[in-house]
Amino acid sequence: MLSERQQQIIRASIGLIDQFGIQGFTIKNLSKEIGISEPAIYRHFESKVEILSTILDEFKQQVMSYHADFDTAIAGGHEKIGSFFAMIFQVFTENPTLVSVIFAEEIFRNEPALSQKVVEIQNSNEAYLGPLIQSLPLNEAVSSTPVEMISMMFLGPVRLLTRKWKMSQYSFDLREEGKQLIQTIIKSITL
Amino acid sequence: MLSERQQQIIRASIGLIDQFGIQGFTIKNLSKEIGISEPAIYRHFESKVEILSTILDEFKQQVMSYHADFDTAIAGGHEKIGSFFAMIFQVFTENPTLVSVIFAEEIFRNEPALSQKVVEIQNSNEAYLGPLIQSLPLNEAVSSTPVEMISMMFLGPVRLLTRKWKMSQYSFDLREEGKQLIQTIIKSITL
Amino acid sequence: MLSERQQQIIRASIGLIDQFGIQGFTIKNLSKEIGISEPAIYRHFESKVEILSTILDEFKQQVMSYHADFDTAIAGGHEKIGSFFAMIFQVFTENPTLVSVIFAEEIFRNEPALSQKVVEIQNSNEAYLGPLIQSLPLNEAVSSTPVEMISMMFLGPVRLLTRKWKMSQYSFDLREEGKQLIQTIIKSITL
Amino acid sequence: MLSERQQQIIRASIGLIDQFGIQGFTIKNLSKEIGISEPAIYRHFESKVEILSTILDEFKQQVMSYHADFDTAIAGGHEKIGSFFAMIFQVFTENPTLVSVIFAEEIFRNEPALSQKVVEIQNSNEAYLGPLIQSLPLNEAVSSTPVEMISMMFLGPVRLLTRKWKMSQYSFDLREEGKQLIQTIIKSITL
DNA sequence: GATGAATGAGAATTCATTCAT
DNA sequence: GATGAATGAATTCTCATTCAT
Repeated sequence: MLSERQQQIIRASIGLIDQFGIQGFTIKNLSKEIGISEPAIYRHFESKVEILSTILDEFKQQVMSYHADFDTAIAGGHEKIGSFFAMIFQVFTENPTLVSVIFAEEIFRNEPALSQKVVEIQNSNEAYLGPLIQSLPLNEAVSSTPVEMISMMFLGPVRLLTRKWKMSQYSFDLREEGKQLIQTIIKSITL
Repeated sequence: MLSERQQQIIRASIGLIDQFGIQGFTIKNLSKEIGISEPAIYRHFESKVEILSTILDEFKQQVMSYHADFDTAIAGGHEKIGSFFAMIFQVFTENPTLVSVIFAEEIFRNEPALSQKVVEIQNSNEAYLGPLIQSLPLNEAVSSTPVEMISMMFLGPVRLLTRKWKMSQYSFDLREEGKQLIQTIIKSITL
Repeated sequence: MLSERQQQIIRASIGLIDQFGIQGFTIKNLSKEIGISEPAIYRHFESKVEILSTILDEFKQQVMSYHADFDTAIAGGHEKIGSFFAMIFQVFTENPTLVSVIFAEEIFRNEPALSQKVVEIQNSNEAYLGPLIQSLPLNEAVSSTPVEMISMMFLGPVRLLTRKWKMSQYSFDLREEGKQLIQTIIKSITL
Repeated sequence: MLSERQQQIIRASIGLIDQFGIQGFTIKNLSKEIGISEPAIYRHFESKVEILSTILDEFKQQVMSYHADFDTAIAGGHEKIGSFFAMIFQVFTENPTLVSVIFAEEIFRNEPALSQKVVEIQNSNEAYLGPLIQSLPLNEAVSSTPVEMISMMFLGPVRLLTRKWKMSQYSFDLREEGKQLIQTIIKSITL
């Protein structure tokens, strides 16, 4: 779907945002990074917003394909939730630059078309996580807690851990620490 | 310490960031908001960075004064941790615009002087939370879990809940839901 | 109403359009002409469109004030129509650069707000000319001709003559030739 | 002379200018309109200026062929002038988009090669019209008026009427109204 | 004939900041 | 304290055109 050059632009854009934030994601920097002129970018994407939009689309598709894989692949609720987050930590480990983009809602604030997509991705994730949580044998601590709140009890710490990993410049194994985190959370809310 | 005008500038800046993000926080918008000319801003702050710096300083001081209050005021570990977060939710409820600023690390990325301060505040919070957690009668689910990870299990969901509250346009009582969240977390990790 | 600088910008803009057409009317050329930087223009006008809009407004006001003057000043229909066009030729002679702008509807095509104003000015002129024509003792050649068509019989040649004058680089006296033109037209349609 | 593709390009160019003005006449828009790539345009015309030049050439040739036709075809001065303008209104009715281009000298201002051609066409028209006028039995109102001025008394209103027709979105029959206009003018200047 | 990729030049506009008053 | 005027640097994007294929 995306041409070689488009992929390169997407990669460079993510890298730029990762390193310098939105403010550093300018067409000038992007073209310099890739080694072409500024107008050349516009041969491949209509606008800066379209680049960001494509980044989100790609991520969304990736997330959804993961969800589909899990639905068919794994059975037991307990292990499923573990695998789900293992997958997430794996994705981040493989694409560390993506983290800055995915967690930086700030980037997408001004363009409704973009913030819309961010919301969609989050909803999709939560919609997937809900049933997984409900299939767990919850203990009395959380038995009367709404599912969305339990979702937050997973997603919140995941986010923080990932951010810490990033800010420490990947000084630890996110998959390892992430696994422990998830196990701890599961243990603390199940019988 | 801060003059009347300086406080007004700080308030307006926070409001601007809250509404339009960093990209909307320009000297022009700021001066328009306050009703003075652009150069007038520079009578009160040396630069835009100094405004942001002052916002963080103010917040830091507020947080620290709260910490100090708690140290002397309340005794029991269990209740202390509840009160601590009650205080946090109270602060957010009273200053809803502050949320956008505090949680948007993006804003402070480019200026080392600023990102440094963000880290300090976070460290301060964690340093405070650590002992509080350790004073809890932790159950076996988390007994061998590092304190920092348990910190994340508190701070992560808190963040998510606050963000949800903001994005829902304050459609629910953050203090109420926050209290339930914290109670649930405490219950799930204590005996 | 307009500041010294604003008037200077208006004058320079008209001059630029006169000399090089719309395509030559760029902020860069304008700022160069005036001797200030490009952003400086924006201290005095919000946008390029606003400059054009102001030009039209100024012209409209001028036209309307002339109309008002005539309504009260002069009596007889025959002389009135002569004086009306004498005034028009006088205005052009005094502001030769204005001609290019006023007759170049092309300039205002893309901005509805501007083309709207052009139409208004034209309507205003025609509305004024109508009664003047009807007060003439028309001969049988035009007695059953709609007023708007007779208006065209005045305005059309006026336009062409003015354009010829401009393109000949003002090589003749527009007021003199214009007077003859109008007299000829009047003679040919009155008893 | 012109290939199929070239004619298509000419037609599309005229259409573009008609709809969006010169500013809308870009190679990008043109190629989009035709459905080929931008560089493909350059297979058929050396440059944008050459396209405009060709448009003018085509029109000039058409005008001249009409002149030639008339010279041989029709005899009487009175009817000849009527037929001449009938032909003009017919051409416009058949090619309404052409009007915008022909009357928009603005388009050709910057390129001397083009503005030269516009002048030539106009001269040609006037050269043709002159003898026609002189063959009329002029009345005393215009008997001492230079021919060029009488030309203007024809061409000026014609232009205005055509423009009105265009702006009214062709809401009336230009040939019909045009005929009346010309008859009125002839009547008012002949015995 | 046609295209995908690219580009130098330039467009309008914004930004943080300065300076004289 | 405040302002009007100004600016260098930068921003996104457009334009006509070229070139290798």
